[in-house]
Amino acid sequence: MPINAVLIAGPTASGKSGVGLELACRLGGTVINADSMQVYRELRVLTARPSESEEARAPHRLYGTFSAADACSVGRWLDDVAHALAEARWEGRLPILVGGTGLYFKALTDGLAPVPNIPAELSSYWREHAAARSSDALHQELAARDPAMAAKLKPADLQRIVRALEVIDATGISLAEWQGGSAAPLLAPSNVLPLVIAPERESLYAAIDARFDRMIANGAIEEVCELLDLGLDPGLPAMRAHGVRELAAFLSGAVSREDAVAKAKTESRRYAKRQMTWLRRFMSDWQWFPDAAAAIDAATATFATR
RNA sequence: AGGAGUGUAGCUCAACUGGCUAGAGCACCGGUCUCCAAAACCGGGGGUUGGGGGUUCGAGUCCCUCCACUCCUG
Repeated sequence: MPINAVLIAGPTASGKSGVGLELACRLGGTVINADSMQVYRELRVLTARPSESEEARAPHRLYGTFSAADACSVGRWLDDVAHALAEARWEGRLPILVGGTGLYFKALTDGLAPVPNIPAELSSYWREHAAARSSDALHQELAARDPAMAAKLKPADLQRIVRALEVIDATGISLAEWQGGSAAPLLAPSNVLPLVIAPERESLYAAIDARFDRMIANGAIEEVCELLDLGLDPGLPAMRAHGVRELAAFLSGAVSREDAVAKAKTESRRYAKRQMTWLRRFMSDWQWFPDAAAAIDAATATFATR
């Protein structure tokens, strides 16, 4: 079975993008984004999206394809990825998926349970309904309508409780039942070269801190300024990218620049830690590398022997 | 140099007139994860209460001493 895609995962600031670009150049590939935040057009600096000059070196797909006013999701991304994969194959290019969003990779290789789309009105109804209630009250409400899901979810897990409520309301069938259904994955595990870049913790944290300073130097504050000018709902995914909230607080004068920067770095470090937990849990059978160079060498060697 | 004050977890702070095993938030560490996932949620470790001595049944708390830092006066 020939390898028909390369997957590159790893925590933030581990050097994934560089690996993806280098392999795309060497192997004639198309870099495809698998990061939930790099899909937003308005956030290039803060999400460490490849620069224009980097994008010029090899085809890049699914970067900056969503407006910050729009909410992407695993499902929407998966639809887009299907097209990007098909296009790359049609062009005879090797798809190289790069990203830090574990759930996106999981959906890609395991498939996503075929839950029907929830009508927007219903979805927003439940979100507003939830906003006025305690999560305990909502959990009880869920227990009455969908005991199976209520049993699976912690009473404090508002986000998932709302999701379960909208699904049972819209379809009459428990989300637990929907999730029991199987969906064919876009990529079969046996046909991909799955790489994880996982630097040792201390150097990763140092890289995160240094990179955020670079983001500030490269216009992150101005980027947030422009984003804020759009007057978007602060609950939108793009508004929750690391650094947006913190830099917005600085811009409004609520906190000092140093405090804002420190807080943003902390958020990124905490995120990297959660990513590592995910990688250990779901990607333990991938090929692990301590740094970008090792991953590039190994991947290049893999293709050279074929 | 003199006077005053402050020293409790990595940080910011709690702990009634001395009295349960010195707490909390944040950080840190681990985990969960099926359409907001850079999200949401769960759990955990960590303190010789600046050092030493004393009083007391019992000291973070009172006394003595040393150290560090801050402020005031010179």
